Amino acid sequence: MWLRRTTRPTSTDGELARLAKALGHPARVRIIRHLTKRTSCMCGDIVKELPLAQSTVSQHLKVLKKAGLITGEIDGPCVCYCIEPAMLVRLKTLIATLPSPSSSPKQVCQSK
Amino acid sequence: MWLRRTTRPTSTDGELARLAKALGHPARVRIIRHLTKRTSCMCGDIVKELPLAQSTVSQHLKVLKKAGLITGEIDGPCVCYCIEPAMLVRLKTLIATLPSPSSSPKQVCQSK
DNA sequence: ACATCCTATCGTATTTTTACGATAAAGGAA
DNA sequence: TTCCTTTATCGTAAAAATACGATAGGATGT
Repeated sequence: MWLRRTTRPTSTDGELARLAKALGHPARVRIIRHLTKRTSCMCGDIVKELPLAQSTVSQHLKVLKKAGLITGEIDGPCVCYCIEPAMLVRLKTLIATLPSPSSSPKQVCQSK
Repeated sequence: MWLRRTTRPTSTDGELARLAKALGHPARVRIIRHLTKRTSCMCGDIVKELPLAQSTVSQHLKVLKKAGLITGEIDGPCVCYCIEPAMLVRLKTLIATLPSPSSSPKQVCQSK
C-alpha cells in the first residue's frame, strides 16, 4: 500500500483486500477447500494433497493463519488446522458489499 | 504457482484464486467500489480518487481488466471503465462453494 | 499544423511473494 | 538416552507486484 502499516487496516476496503489476497493463490484455496471437506482438522495431510514442498505448504498455512481464515493448534507431534468459519462469513459479507447483479444495469459511457 | 501456465487456469480453485488475487489490493477494491457507486463509468476520475500516480492507477485497472472484473472502452479522449457484473457474480458463486457457517461446527482436533 | 487533454506503456527501483532444501525444535516410541 | 516423526523457521534464489516519473499515442480543439 501507499502507506506502510504495522497493524491490520481496519477499513472495509483494506480488510476485504487483505482477505482476498490471502485467498489469492491456488494452493491456499485448495487448502481451505480441503479443510472444509473433512470433519477432522488434518495435520500434515495437506502436504500430501499438494505438489509442493513441506516448507512451502507451511508458509501458505502461515498466510492463511495470519489472515485469520484458519487456526492451528498443536496436538502432540502434529498441528491441527481448522477453518475459522466466522472469518469466511466475514469475507462473504465484505464481498456482498460490492454490487448486486440487478443494481448494475448495462450502462453506456457517460464520461463526456 | 507450481506449474507455469500461459493460459488461465480453468479449475475452480485456480479461478477463485485468480479473482481473489485481483481483488487483493486496497486500491483495486476501492476502484471496484467506486465504479459501483456511480451509474456512469468514470474515466480518469479514479485517479483523483486515489492517492496514487496516474500510471500506477492505470496498472491496477489493467489487473482488474485482465481478471475480467471490469471493462474499459475508449470514448473519445478518455476511457470508460465499467463493472462486469457477471464476473462479480462468478466470484460470489465461487466463494459460496466454500463452507457455509452451519456446515462447519466447532470441531475438536482428531488427528491422532 | 499545433497545443492540450487523457490514458497506456516504458524503464526503473524497491518490495513482496513464492519456492526449495536444510536445519531446528518438539513430541512420541524404542 | 537415542531415534523417528512432524512441523516451523532459516537462508536463499527467482519471480511477481507495486510504485513512480517520463514518455508515447490518440482524440479533440484552436
